Amino acid sequence: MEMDERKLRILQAIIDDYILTGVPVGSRTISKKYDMGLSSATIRNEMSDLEELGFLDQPHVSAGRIPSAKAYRLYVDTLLKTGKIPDDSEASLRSHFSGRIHQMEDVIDHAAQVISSLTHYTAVVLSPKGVQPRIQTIQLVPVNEDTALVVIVTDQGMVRDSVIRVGRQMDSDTLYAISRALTAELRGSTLQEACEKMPSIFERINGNDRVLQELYGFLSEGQKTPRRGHVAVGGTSNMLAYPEYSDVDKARNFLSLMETRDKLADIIRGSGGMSFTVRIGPETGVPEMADCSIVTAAYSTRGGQQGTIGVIGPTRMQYSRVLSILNIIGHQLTDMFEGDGE
Amino acid sequence: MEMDERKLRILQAIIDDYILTGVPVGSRTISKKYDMGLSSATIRNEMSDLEELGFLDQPHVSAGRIPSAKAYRLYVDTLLKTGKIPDDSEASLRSHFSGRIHQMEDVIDHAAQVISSLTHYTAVVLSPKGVQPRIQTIQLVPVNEDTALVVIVTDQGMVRDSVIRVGRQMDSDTLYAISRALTAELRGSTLQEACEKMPSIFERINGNDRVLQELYGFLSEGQKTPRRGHVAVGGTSNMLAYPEYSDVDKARNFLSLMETRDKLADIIRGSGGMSFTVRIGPETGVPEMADCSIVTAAYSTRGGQQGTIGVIGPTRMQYSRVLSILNIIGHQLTDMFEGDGE
DNA sequence: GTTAGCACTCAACGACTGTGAGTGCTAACC
DNA sequence: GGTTAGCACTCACAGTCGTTGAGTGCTAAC
Repeated sequence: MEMDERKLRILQAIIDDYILTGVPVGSRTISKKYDMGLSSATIRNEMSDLEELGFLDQPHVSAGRIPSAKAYRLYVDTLLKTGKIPDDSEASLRSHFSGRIHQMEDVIDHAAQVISSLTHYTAVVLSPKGVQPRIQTIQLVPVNEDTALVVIVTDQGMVRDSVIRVGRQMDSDTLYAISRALTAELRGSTLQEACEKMPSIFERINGNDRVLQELYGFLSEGQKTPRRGHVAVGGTSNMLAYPEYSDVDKARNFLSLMETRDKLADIIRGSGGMSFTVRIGPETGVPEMADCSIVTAAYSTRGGQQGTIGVIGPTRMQYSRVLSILNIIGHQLTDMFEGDGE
Repeated sequence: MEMDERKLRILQAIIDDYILTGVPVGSRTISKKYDMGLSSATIRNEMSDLEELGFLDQPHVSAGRIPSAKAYRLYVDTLLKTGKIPDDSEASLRSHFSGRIHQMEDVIDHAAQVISSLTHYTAVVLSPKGVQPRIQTIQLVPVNEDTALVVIVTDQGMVRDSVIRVGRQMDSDTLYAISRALTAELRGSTLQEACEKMPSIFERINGNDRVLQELYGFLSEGQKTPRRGHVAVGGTSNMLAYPEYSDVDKARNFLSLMETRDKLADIIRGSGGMSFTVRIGPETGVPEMADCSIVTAAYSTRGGQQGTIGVIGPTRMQYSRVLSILNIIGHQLTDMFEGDGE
């Protein structure tokens, strides 16, 4: 049996209806609501074929059909292939990021909020990860008598900071002198390289050992645990609005997965560097998400590294809308981060 | 009718049992499980009295009794009055915070995780809020050609940072010179005062207007929106484990409340500066939390300001355990933040 | 190839019933 | 007078059973 134009149209109608309502759709519904000029009986025959082809499932014999993962896959693929990611409410979206230059983390948090509130699904935004950042400036800022703040600015505009002990009292000029020296020595190094260079620096600039040791500790720690970057999640409670999650146990599993940021980041990031990814149901590879879909898009920053924005929703997700929103937000983030300052 | 010793003991038993099981408790259960040397009939009479006194409710005539908010209140008050907050697993708790000096936000996030995983309820930790912080150091760190990072260290060890544009190119020495001048001028000022002083500084150190203007913008913004501090939440999904929240609608309301950090912070903070607060059911003042209880404890930092840690759970919360845990963690946080560097 | 008609299936819903946990009351007991 | 055994009563809960209606598959006619 072959897939023909008409079958495709019917399948499309079924998917649309199911996405909208979430209940199995019957032949009469299709013949009435989506005037195809065909009677329910004909639709029925076609639906029977589509089921045989693996595009439709039947929860039980006297219920309508629901689209299978394979059907969604087809649906999404045509959506992606034709590149016709609609520009829905683009205008209304443009304004979401404005105002002053923000810190990356704030922007990411905000983006998760915006996406989740626009889609009514759960949104996840990952900070960029990619090539090893290179040190540009190291600066020690006095905090109180015996502690200082280390601020490391990298070429990706990323900032790491931590408080260290400086042992005996040190005035800000001394700290600045050390900062200058360190910056001169370490500019252009990755964190790892910086760690390796430290011993030789120890020898040259002796005397301030305590500071350097603390700094060494900080560097090697930061290098060992390549902090997974920031993971912002928004709208987790949105998922509970869908009947798919009216089972409290399922909901709890889902939510506790959302709480373990590390795992979540892995799942979302799992999708290579492609600009768009859609994983449907089992394709997610996560048992807890057997009936979820994950849509991700990439954005990039000055340093050429990629971050990820993603939406998690039920398999019957409004793919076209979600793709459109991710597309726009992704571009906006890219504009922001590639543009200039931070 | 008066409350006597025996009634109290029975009430205690009922509360204990209900906290444990979550189902209405009957007279036979009490007479058997908690050997009081009384028959179920006697217990029944006493329970009837306790109901009349307002300590027990009966969901329906042929069900057991459940403790009223008034009962919990009594229970908690005696718990607090006798000061016998048990030191359960203190030893196992001591180790949760260790290692290097951390940034305050990390500690707070961590604390929320620890508390929620120990209690199996939802934990909320608020960063300290109190007297206006006073500026101690201002430092500008070069990021790239035309942007710089402003780092402001306050007397509370708190750090605010933001990226600003510096207009034309500036080398790090110039920036350091400006930093020094600014620090000299503004040390000891609150953010608000700093804003007010800016115009006069404008006049004195002319020429670098772009930097100062940006800085002014940053300061006045930071002062207008006294950023609510950090709010860490842990274990939101824990709540779904309790039958009280098997209703998905209720669960969704609860979760979306947990997501609006501002509101949440207000609710948790609502409880003045007392060292312990227990608000039961309606006492929370939040309709969505009619059948939740909120337990909070305070911790303090060097600057003398208070932060709050809190646990949100069902009214039948294991109060004594929760109080004990909050007590210990609160002390640990205080030790950490009062101790020394950040 | 399309459609009308019909028999059939089966989840969902509501009415009904039996069961058991739990109560309140009364009368006997110490 | 307080305590207890006994008993009638209540009522949520769970299971059973018929009804309903949406939806299907098949067949025969168009």
